[in-house]
Amino acid sequence: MLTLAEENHLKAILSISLINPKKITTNAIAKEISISPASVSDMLKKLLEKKLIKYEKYQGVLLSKKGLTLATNILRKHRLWECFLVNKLKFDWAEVHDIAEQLEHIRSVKLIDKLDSYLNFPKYDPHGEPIPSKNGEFPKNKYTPLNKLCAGEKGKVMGVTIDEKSFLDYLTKLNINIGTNLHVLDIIIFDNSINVLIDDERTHISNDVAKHLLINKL
Amino acid sequence: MLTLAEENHLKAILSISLINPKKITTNAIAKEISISPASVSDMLKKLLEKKLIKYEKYQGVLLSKKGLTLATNILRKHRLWECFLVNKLKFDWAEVHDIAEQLEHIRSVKLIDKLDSYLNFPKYDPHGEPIPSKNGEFPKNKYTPLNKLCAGEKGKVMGVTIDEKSFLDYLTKLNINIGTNLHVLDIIIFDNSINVLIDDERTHISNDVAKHLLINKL
DNA sequence: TATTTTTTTTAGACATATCTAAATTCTTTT
DNA sequence: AAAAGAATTTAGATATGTCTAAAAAAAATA
Repeated sequence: MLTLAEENHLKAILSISLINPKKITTNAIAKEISISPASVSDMLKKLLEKKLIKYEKYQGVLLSKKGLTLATNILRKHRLWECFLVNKLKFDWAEVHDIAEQLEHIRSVKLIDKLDSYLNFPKYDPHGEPIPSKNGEFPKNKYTPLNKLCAGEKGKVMGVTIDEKSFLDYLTKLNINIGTNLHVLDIIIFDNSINVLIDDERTHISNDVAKHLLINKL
Repeated sequence: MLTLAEENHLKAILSISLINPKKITTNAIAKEISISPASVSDMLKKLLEKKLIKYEKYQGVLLSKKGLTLATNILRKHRLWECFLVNKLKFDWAEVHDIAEQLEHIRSVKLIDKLDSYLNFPKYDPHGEPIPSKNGEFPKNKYTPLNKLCAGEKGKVMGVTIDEKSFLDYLTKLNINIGTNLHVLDIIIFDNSINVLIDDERTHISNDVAKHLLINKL
């Protein structure tokens, strides 16, 4: 069984490698969880002993298969709890992270299974991040959230990652449906909102909306 | 801010004093949280320094006002989470304790406020225990859960502590309503179920049902 | 390539929370 | 009231997880 500190280190390694899938440095982990590199170094020894990482002194670190499984499960729990906080308790998506950071360490397989089912097996968390399945698979990012497209790119709407009436109503109003073709004209850096062309009509879409639209890029 | 160990000690002291409101012994606390009396002794020093308890060496311990507030809040969180687990996630009431024991330590006032509201401000947990209010007051036990009555006692149904359709439907079937007069004939020790007289008719009520019926004893 | 800078690790310290064994204090019994 | 027994505390040890400062290794630069 993992201690809290071990879990936090594993999750940090996973988080970093999701952005940049190279060997992870001690410094990067230290920064991620706000502790000293020396402490990370200590912990890496411990995680190596437990065979949760692949690690050679001075050479950076990778998760082992076992470590990856465990870390992915923590991420899964984090994201499911975020869904609960936002979708059920009506938290603002910006305020849930710290609470989910605590909840992710609750130990009970049954709890997470039931929570998953209670939330209707969501595939994305309130920030649009994919939720790994029980066996550690990330939903295939076959489709790209609209907010990840660049200016000039075109694509077709293939789905949404939220199923609230108000959201879907709004999409209808914007003339967006499954199958709608989009052309990203430009992205406003200030608020990450987007100007798109829908059926030759120029429309402005907020980042909040864009991140929940799954696009099949052309 | 309290550490996990401090929270557990405070909660143990509160739990014991709810059953027997005398000075609490070191041994009793040790037994409650399954650690050695020596460790408890150490912790008591620490809690005294933080003014969370009233304590003199060898003389037992009481919660201070501050300690009582904090301990009550932990109990409140524990019982609210139990409601969530049973009422929303459909856990069996017997399996929620260990999970709630973890959840009770999650730190976020807003989370508990929202959870309380999401659960419709329950007054009793799934075991029929009262849930302290935000400001630490226990719901006045003006009424007694039916499962706490003894053989021979009589009373009137004043309310229920659960509002599920299936439960209420069942009560109707049993001819039980607000205002119904009951007479407890005997209690079956094996499963804590009860034989009662309702309108001169003999009825058998399970413990699960009885604990959710609030009785005004005659 | 030699030197400097940065990164990483080691060494040694400290706080928390636990333990066992021994000493102390309180309680009960005779 | 003294002795025996029980409860409590103290003393000293251990594990975890953190730190800072110093040493070692790797990377960058001159």
